[in-house]
Amino acid sequence: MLKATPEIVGEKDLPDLPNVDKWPKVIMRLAPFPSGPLHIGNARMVILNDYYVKRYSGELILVFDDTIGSAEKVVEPAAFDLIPEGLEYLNVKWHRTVYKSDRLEIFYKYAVDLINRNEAYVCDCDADVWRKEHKAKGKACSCSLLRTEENLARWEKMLDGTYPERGAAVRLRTGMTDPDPAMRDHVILRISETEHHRVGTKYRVWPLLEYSWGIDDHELGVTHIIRGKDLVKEGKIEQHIWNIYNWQHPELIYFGRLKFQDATLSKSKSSKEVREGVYTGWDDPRTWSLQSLDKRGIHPDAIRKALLDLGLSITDISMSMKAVYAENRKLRDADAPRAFFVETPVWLNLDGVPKDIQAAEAPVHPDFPERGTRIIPLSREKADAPAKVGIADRDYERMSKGDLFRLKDLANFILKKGKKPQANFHSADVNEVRQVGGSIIHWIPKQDSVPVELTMVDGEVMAGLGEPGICDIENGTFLQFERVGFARVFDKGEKIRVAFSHK
RNA sequence: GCCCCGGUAGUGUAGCCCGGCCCAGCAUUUUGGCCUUUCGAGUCAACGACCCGGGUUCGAAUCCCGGCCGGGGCACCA
Repeated sequence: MLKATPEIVGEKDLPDLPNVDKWPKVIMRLAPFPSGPLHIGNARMVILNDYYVKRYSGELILVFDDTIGSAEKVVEPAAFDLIPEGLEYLNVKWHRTVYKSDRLEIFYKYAVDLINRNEAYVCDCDADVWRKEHKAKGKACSCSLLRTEENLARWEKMLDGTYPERGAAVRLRTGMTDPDPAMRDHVILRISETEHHRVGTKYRVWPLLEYSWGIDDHELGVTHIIRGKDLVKEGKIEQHIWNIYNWQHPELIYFGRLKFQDATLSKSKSSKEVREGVYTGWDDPRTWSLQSLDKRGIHPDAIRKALLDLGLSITDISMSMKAVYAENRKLRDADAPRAFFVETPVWLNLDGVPKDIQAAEAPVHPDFPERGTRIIPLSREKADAPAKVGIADRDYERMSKGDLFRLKDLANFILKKGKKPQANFHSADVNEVRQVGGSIIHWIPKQDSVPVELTMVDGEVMAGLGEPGICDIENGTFLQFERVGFARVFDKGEKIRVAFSHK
């Protein structure tokens, strides 16, 4: 795994956190729903929270928001390992880990208290009826008139199984006359008999997100909450709860939705494709998971920088992965050794190559000659046979018969487009090609080149050949295939397998 | 139907709260030059924006009103 260097990401012009002085210490939390690994879209929430915690030397709590969910929102057990793995990759430091599913007793305790305070009631109305007849019209249902003892009795029936699923739910009295229908006596606890991956069937009453956080943000001592604006209604309900108990309000900060023009983020789709084996795993580039970005050699600081550059605005954002790639190039280009890779080679017989040109000597990195050179041998099948090299079919088709071109770091040739692709030696000096503006293209020798599989961002695997020297490259190396793009080696078996990163 | 929020160049962002230093800064993208034995890096340059209409004011991207456009919420999901 790549190591992040926090020093690189300097103080960005992000605003100060509000009311920091009103709290003894900044405490923030990360609350992913464990439905899969974190992806680039989730990374914004993570990085923003981590950034501020570090800026104020605060504390960060990782809270797995693993309540029972719904048919559509299902917990993926692997996420409990994949999420921390992603956080480590991003160099996020968290100080403790909490599972919502360990805290049901707390939510029950407050539920009883809220009922006793007449701030909540148990409603047994049909959900659809309630929505149409009560929520939409702003008219309270008869359950809301129940006496406390009655509500407590109903609450017990929720716990003991008398009520079936959807048979009853606890509603918070946020007010039926609120002009915003979304705010009218929202359900805060409901029954679910779905088996939970951690606590099994121990509980049948589960809290909803807004309620569990209304309690837990206080119980965990959270001071600042930075989250997506899809949760503003939930924030209002939390505030309602904080007011009931007269708790100091944590500061709520919302940011807008983030979309990528060039990446489709769908955890449920990824989940399905991974399960069915369509994707190679949770590090398949199409998942856009942090694991997949790591595999492609994206430096965590490139993600950090690009995401922090978005600021903290509540406006929706449509950005491009190009921003991440640009940062990555800055961070990693200097360390990326160069190599030749040709995808679907057109084999060229080289005619008239002088005896003294037996190999090309190319720099490992053009900006750092001190790093030495790569030798690319021009070996032949037989001593008197012509040398044979492969060039990209794109290059071959782009050039015309008679064109002067250069096989990079080797020599200049004139292209012959006969029955068999051929090129005749012209000269050795690069200036000959420069003067006429000829192409300088990459190539691989027929002999000794190494099979390479390059996995593209869309999952397509391109089979090709790499220059002989790459068999010595270490697994994990982030390199640049000249004129193709940056990529990272992730497997060295019979073939060298490489994940494409970006141009 | 009801409620909330937002709208600065292709993209993102700074400025907006506390009007003048903004004929709007920065990054990225794109284009062109230079450089370079890569379509990478470097370097120089260019293109490119305050949603619209009123109002307040000596002066508005910044304040007020209206409109338009966009996003979100109204789940016994998170």
